[in-house]
Amino acid sequence: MYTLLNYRKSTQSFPQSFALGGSDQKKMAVNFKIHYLYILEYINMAHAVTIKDIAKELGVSPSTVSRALKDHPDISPATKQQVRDLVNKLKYKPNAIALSLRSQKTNVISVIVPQIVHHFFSSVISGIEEVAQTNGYNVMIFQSNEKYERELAITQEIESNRAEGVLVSLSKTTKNFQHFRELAEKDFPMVFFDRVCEEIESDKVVVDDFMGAMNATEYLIRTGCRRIAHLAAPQHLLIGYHRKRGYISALEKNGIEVDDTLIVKCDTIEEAYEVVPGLMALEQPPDAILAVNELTAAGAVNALKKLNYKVPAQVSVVGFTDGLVSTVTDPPLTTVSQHGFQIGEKAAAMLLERIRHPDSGKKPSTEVIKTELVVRGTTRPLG
Amino acid sequence: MYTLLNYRKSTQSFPQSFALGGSDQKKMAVNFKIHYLYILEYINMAHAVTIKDIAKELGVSPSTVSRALKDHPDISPATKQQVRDLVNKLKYKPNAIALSLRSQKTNVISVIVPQIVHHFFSSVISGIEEVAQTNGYNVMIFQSNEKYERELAITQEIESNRAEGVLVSLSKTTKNFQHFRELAEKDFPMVFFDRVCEEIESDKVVVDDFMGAMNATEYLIRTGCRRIAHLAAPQHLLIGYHRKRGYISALEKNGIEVDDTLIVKCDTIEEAYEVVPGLMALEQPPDAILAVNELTAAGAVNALKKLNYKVPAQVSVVGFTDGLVSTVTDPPLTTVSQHGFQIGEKAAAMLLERIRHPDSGKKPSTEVIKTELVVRGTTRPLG
DNA sequence: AAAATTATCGGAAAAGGTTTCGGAGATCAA
DNA sequence: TTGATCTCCGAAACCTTTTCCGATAATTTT
Repeated sequence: MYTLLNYRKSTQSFPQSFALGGSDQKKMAVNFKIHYLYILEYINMAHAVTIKDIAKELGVSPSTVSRALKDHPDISPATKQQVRDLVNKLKYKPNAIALSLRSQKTNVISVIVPQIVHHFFSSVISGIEEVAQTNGYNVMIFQSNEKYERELAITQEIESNRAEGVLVSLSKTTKNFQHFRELAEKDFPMVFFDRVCEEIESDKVVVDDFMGAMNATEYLIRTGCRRIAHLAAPQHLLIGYHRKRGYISALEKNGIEVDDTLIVKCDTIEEAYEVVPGLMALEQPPDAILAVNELTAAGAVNALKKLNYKVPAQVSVVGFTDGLVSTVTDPPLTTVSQHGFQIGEKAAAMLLERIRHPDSGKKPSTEVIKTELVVRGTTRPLG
Repeated sequence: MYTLLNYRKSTQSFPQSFALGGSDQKKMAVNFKIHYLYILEYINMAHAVTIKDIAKELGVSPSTVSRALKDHPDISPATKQQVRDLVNKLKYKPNAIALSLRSQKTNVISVIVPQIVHHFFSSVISGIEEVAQTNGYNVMIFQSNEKYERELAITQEIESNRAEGVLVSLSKTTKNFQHFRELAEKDFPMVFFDRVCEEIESDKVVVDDFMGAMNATEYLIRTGCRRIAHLAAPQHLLIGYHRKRGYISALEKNGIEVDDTLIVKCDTIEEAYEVVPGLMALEQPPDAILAVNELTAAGAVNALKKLNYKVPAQVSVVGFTDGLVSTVTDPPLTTVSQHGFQIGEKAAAMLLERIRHPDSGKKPSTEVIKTELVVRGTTRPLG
């Protein structure tokens, strides 16, 4: 590639320095043309057309081309037209890299999620992408795969890439937040969503997990359930903590004793298959299960059916995360909807606000997105 | 921000040009110090630390710092250590934008998908991200939202951003392929996956939809089904076309007449709820359904159960796309697994190959990823 | 006719990092 | 003392675009 570009330069000066006499002249000229064309074609592949190419071709300076494209009044209408024509012909596309270096703006925001392959996270990303797109920003996606080391490397990468801001949902294994603290200290625009970091003062968008769990639990109580089990997420994750707190609050508010044997750490479908039979084998088995996510809830339903329990007649089930799964189970799951798309929209909007007004002096705020209990078939009808 | 940076320059030359006499001197010096510190602090926020800052602080040139960081033999160990120490202290991160402009390499590949919020596509993205990451590339995601106009704009954006390659799955509404043809003519590294473009010579990764559908249909036949319905995708999409062809081939191979009333365009869960009752009301209702995706299959199962058909005793169901949904339905769905992650891996690997060897002269190839019939509960056991 | 204005364009600098070329100084042998 | 060699480092080029500051010629005003 490089040699060919050099070659081009020397080839361009040929017309002046080259001369042939006699009968060979015509033949050589023909060879030349073919050769030259071939090289030009080759260059097109390696080297995207720049403003300089346009300028050289038109015999004007790069600055003139730039101004012509910006419709600057200093440029004559004739020149503008020439530039526009050649730009269309050569399909010139402005070099965003050069623009970024010049303007110190990349128009990129980055997103760190644990896994894309989760309906909730892909919904959030979808919401982010939507808002970013309409505001002229591009989105760079990074997966931590729930690994702290990966998350650390990603933050370095994001700084290197000079993204203008970052949206983060924490990995499960992250217990040291120094990498994010450094960003925060530099006033790097940053918004946490869903799995947020409590120790860092920053904008956050969270699901109202407490109210979500409380409402769901109260709904179960109102449908007559009294021994409600909770399949909980790890408690070092805020969402796990808040959901459990909401669950307990609902019980206490309604004068139901909290029974620790009914609260089990269980947040995957496999764990559900293991844990649920144990719960049902208790002396006083539960008559309802509040699961911390959709898959776990679906697993619980299936496990119950395998144990010949009727859902919801004998045992009700409620899950978090309203995704595709909830609609297709039998019976369809009653779930706490988290409005992933909306979370993404909100988080992106907050980030853009920070990017646009870095000196606003506004205190970091935490936006709480209301949950919604979507009642389907795994809970009994009210009264 | 800008004014402050300018201000800094003028402030820096103060020590030489500034002189005060008499009693004012001390007071002014104090004021100055405070002023200066304040500005420096301010700059830290706006301006990321560059190689120049390190150089200035150490009293060496930027090139020395660069070489020290690259462990160049020309730099003394003492200088190297000094540089490393200050780099860690000031948390210098190389400016990827400047590097890209200089090296003409962005280390970015772009992905265009119709929607992220589809298990299949997010799996593919996950596979792409994995391969890209281990090869030092970052991934930029774009959603066409099944809109041609969006897809067109995205290709422009990708060219502007100087991504080194692009992975594409076509939008449903795209019928003009000029934007991709332009890229292909420039030899811009490009790999289509899943929803590929037949008219363009380019690397492709496709699911073996024909064999997938044929194998699934044959499996149904071997379990004793004879009237097999097909819920099909639109036929202008290759996947829809191939799956239907595979389905028909299996029937013909086994001497079963193709009945057009059993082939219905239906590729969403809502349509399944509408279409299935109609099929079952036929004079000769089907004893099996081959659905074009997972959700449609799940919808068919639910619709059948509502009509009091036993699945799979009376009607078998097979779906495409092996996602989360398949595992949680009751009974769990027998599906044709498409190995989304693997498709992503393969497509990304092919793209990187093209990026690394642009002049290999290798003809575009089409990689076919085998499907796999994952037998679960919605089909009867084999003989 | 001289002066001022306008129209149109070019040159250079700047953004940040890498690389190449070469220069300055020290050391050592002839 | 001269020349050669080695160590260490600086200056400048390069990538692309935009903007500021001139520069030239043509036109208008006085």
